[in-house]
Amino acid sequence: MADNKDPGRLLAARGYKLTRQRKAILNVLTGNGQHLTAEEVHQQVQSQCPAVNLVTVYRNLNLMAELGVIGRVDFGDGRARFEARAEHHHHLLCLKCGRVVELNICPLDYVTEPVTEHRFRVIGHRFKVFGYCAECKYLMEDDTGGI
Amino acid sequence: MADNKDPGRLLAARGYKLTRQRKAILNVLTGNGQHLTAEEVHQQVQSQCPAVNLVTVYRNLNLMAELGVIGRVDFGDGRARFEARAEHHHHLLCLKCGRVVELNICPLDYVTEPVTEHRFRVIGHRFKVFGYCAECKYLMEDDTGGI
DNA sequence: AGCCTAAATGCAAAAAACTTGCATTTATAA
DNA sequence: TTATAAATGCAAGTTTTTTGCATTTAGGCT
Repeated sequence: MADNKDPGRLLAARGYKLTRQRKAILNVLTGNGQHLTAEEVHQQVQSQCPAVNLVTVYRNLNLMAELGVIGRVDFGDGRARFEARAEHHHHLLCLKCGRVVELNICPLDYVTEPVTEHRFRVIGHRFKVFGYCAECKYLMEDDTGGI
Repeated sequence: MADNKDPGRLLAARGYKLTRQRKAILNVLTGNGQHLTAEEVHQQVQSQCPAVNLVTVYRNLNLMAELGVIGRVDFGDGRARFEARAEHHHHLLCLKCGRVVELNICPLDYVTEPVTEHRFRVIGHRFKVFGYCAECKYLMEDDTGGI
């Protein structure tokens, strides 16, 4: 469970203290949820580590995201979400049930030419697709869908 | 200058009033800037229409974006940006000088298979690339760049 | 095992971006 | 010109995230 790539180890290896709070936050992210807001992490952390402050949750999520120990995602709803998986990947979101699917393909690979044409040095990119998952689209079959 | 696709006409055609404030906001977006925050629109509007309230700017930007008369963009910095161009497109951003280039290709076209494999009904998507533009990357030649 | 110190936490308060309620003003159409 | 629904302005409220500062604590050292 605590292999060499365990986020906790990664933190410790960089000289950060492995506090009760940090362990609990990492447990929540790796164990349970997939893409949680700071608020959600805070709530879920409470059950295993009673009185952790929301500010501490924010500070640690930010720290770990900067260190690349966890991933930060923006679903465009005005709050940041965090996930255990830190490697580069993209998301497919269901607008109805909130389901999130991780995409393993990367669109940048297919559009490098049009991008390099502008002589940019590419540092990063974001891609997300939203729609209705198999189940939700079934339940909404008569709906035309818009956009 | 005021053709049939003029945003003002589009508003009027839908029964919205063409107020002094709305005209000024549209002028700012179509004329001057490319991708402005509400705050920036507000500032620029002041020069041609003295005391427009920031709230009015927000309300109108939201309205027009919903009507599809202007476009709303999210560059991931925690504030919405607005642009005159409403048709679907993507962006290339310079992390140093803030330059924005409009991309005319759409990556979704190249990754439909991996996406439909998950049996989603796709409604929309977002793609943005960030890096350093030709000028900025030249100025930073000795910098390795990170990420 | 106990101590030391920098690092981490908690609390309260602030910042930033955006929204809402309500009274007043105004664009449009009769 | 007037009536009226829509739009605006103002003040106050939300929501999410950050900051300052006093207190606590993890982890190294003895």
